[in-house]
Amino acid sequence: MASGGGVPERPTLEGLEEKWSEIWERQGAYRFDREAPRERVYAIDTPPPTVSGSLHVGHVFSYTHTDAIARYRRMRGMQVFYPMGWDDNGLPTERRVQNHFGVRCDPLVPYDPDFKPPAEPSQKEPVAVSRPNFVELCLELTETDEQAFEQLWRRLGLSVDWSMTYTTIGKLAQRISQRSFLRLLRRGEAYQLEAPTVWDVDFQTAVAQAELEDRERPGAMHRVRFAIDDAQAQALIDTTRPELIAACVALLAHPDDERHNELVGRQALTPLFGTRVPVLTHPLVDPEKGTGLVMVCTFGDLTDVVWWRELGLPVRSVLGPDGRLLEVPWGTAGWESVDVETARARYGELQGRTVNQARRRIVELLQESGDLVGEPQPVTHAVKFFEKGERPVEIITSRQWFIHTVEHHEELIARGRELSWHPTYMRARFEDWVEGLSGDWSISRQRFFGVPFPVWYPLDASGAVVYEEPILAREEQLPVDPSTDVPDRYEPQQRGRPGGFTGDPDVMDTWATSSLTPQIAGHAGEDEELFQKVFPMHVRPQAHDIIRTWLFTTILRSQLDYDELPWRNAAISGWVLDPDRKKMSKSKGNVVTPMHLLEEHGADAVRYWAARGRPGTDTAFDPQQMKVGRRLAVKLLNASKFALADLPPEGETVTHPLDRAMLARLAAVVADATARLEQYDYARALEHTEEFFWWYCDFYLELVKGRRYDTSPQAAASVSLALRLSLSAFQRLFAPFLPFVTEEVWSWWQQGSVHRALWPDAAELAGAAAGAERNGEEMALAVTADVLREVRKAKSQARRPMRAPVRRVVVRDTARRLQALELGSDDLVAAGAIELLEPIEDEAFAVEVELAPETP
RNA sequence: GGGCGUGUAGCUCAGUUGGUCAGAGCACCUCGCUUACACCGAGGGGGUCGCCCGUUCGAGUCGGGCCGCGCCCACCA
Repeated sequence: MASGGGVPERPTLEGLEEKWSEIWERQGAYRFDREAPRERVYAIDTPPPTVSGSLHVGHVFSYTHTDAIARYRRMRGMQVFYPMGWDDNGLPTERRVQNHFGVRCDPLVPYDPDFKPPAEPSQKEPVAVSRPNFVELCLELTETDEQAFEQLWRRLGLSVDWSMTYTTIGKLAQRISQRSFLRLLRRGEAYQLEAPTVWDVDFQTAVAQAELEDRERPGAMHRVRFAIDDAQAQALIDTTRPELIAACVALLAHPDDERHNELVGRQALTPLFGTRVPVLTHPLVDPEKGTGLVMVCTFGDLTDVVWWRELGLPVRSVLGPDGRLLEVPWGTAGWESVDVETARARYGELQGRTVNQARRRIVELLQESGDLVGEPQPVTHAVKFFEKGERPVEIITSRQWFIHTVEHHEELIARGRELSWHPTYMRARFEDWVEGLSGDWSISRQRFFGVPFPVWYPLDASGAVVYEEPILAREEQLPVDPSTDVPDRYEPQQRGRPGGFTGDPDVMDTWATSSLTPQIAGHAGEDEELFQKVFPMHVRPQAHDIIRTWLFTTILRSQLDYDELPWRNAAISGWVLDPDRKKMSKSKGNVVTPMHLLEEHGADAVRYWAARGRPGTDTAFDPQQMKVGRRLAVKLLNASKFALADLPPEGETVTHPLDRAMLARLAAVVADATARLEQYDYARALEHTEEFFWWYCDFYLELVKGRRYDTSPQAAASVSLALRLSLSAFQRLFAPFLPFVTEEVWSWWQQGSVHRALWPDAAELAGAAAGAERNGEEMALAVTADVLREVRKAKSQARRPMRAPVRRVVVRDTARRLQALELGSDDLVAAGAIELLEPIEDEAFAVEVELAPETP
């Protein structure tokens, strides 16, 4: 490594980032050596950030934590496998591409090799493009973003091996995703099913349970009258979704609710449409809600699905994938009515309308028919949304691929307990989520920019799709895109023809690929030698909000494919919060971009702020802390300069009591920091190191100044050695947190990179100070510092400079402490400019300071 | 409604097994250009440790109950 060639006259932080990033890159400072044995490998399952615009402060925060861990492990002599992935597939990219280029994907449009996006993108009237053209635009945009991301990470000083990047849309990720899927399918762990599925009507795709969130929305409760047995009696139900009355398949009461005994077992007639539906019971009905009677529709919510399944009810679907009411065949099987013509006419008023439009209209119809009791009552209720969506999700029956999860509950809980969680309480979030899972994982998405299912289906003589006999791709073919690739034994022109084939049109859920990051980064099935070295990995760093998605699905896939944990540790980071304790919002994050922060405060300073954030704990965004970090970096520069510039020759051993005591304390700090880092508690490692470092500068360096500048070699021998030992340790202790400034000061006097140097050894330092406790040397340092503090106080209160001479200092203290003070008195009188030090034995510590008169 | 976490000086936070634990930094005030550092140093003011019970000789520190905040979950009637 290049040597800085001695201590500069005026050390500065300016330019260190450019200088050292460039050198690190040239020297391959962070290159992973795959020849290392497995025992010396430390593998990190780096989170691939979503490439959908820009990184924000939260990324800087959590990636810094991981980098501190990576640097620590490297200094422990490990070969750190630290790749970087870009999560570029999926909806965020699609949405960004649509907005950026003013296009929308239409799978029916043919590919145009000469396509150019519109010069003036219009989001109101997007240009329809083919799926291959759309994918090309996605790849173009993500490539640009990924370069910008890499620049930021390098500027932040992440010690990533940049020769090992991957993208979740790349060929490697596609092969691994498809191969895993095919194997799951063969083992029966993946299956296809036509079933009610949670559906986003804007994106027009199925979404998984994990991608849902509740949002409070205003709504209205409508009390609706159902006639019983052709108007002999009536039933009243409350509903927020009257537009689904045509989809009603039953009314339900709780089995113990005697109020409805008369009705149970009879038939009710839906208002407006006159369809007969049974009145049944189910224990899930809450007698406290509404009238105690509930309308079951196919499907208004997830509970409807439970009732429908458990009671064997028929399906009457009225909602289409676009969120509008479908055309339905009144008068045919399943759509019977006591008055078909009226039903058809009234439904005609709703057909084609969106849910909200239909709801407004049906309320009017119910009012006209007299089936609405009273006025709709406004309510606020939690409604399920796709986390990226803008309208509530619906439940639509469709054909989807699933992966078994429910039947693996117990194995997954057991794996969660094998994993070391940092902090430990995060395990509860995992277990809560697993316990609460109600269905298998739906992995199909009706989208475009994702990993396709490597599956085709034969078409029968009538051209109907034979889903029961999927044609699977061979593993050697992967990755395949069934929309353009042709299965074995078929010709391209047979696509879509009777007796021919068709490709599975769907792509995999983004988590279905992200759940394989250890396999992708480790090249599972492609470079088995590498994979065996790195898998299972050592740590998964990630934030707490995606335990239910990324962490959970990764454990699931590893369990299914390898029957073991994908990693040993989970290091969970918190979020960055606004000063008002809300999650840092996108808009604010864009105002304060990470690059601006780095430019204003410097990478080490920003990293300092991040590293002070406790594992798992949300942390306030605080530029003030970055200023503190910058001060620390400057202090390290200056302290290193003091300790190293023109230092007199060092002795063989550290002999002075205060030097030895300082090293003993340092040894304890090293031991503490090491233990903390072993437990992934980078924050306390930094805090304790920093705390001691400031003490070291304020007291130790001041105390030994006299000896350090002493012209006699004997006087300086001990302190020279102690300064070198301590500075060397400090520089390495701070290296995981402040990589740039530590590399700079290290280069002044050492060979090679500090980031490849071995982590300081507490035992070695303790050895150099052996017996410091027993000999009273540690007490000497404590008492000396106590007295120095009193002397400074006296000078400060007398408004005198710190170098002002002191005529006499009387120290009252116990015999033991006074004895110890004697060991450090030479440094004390020098540092305090004390003429006479007078110890007096006493029970309590007290100091009298008599300053020399001020000389004009 | 359930789970987890959190509530300590104006701000950001330390306080490991209950007894110098009432702290640090920032901010504020005062002083000092001392040969590592003025991107500095020295000193100072400032808190009934969310609230209420309890255990204990003694509780930010343990137990119970409230309240606030955050995240996750829950059957949208």
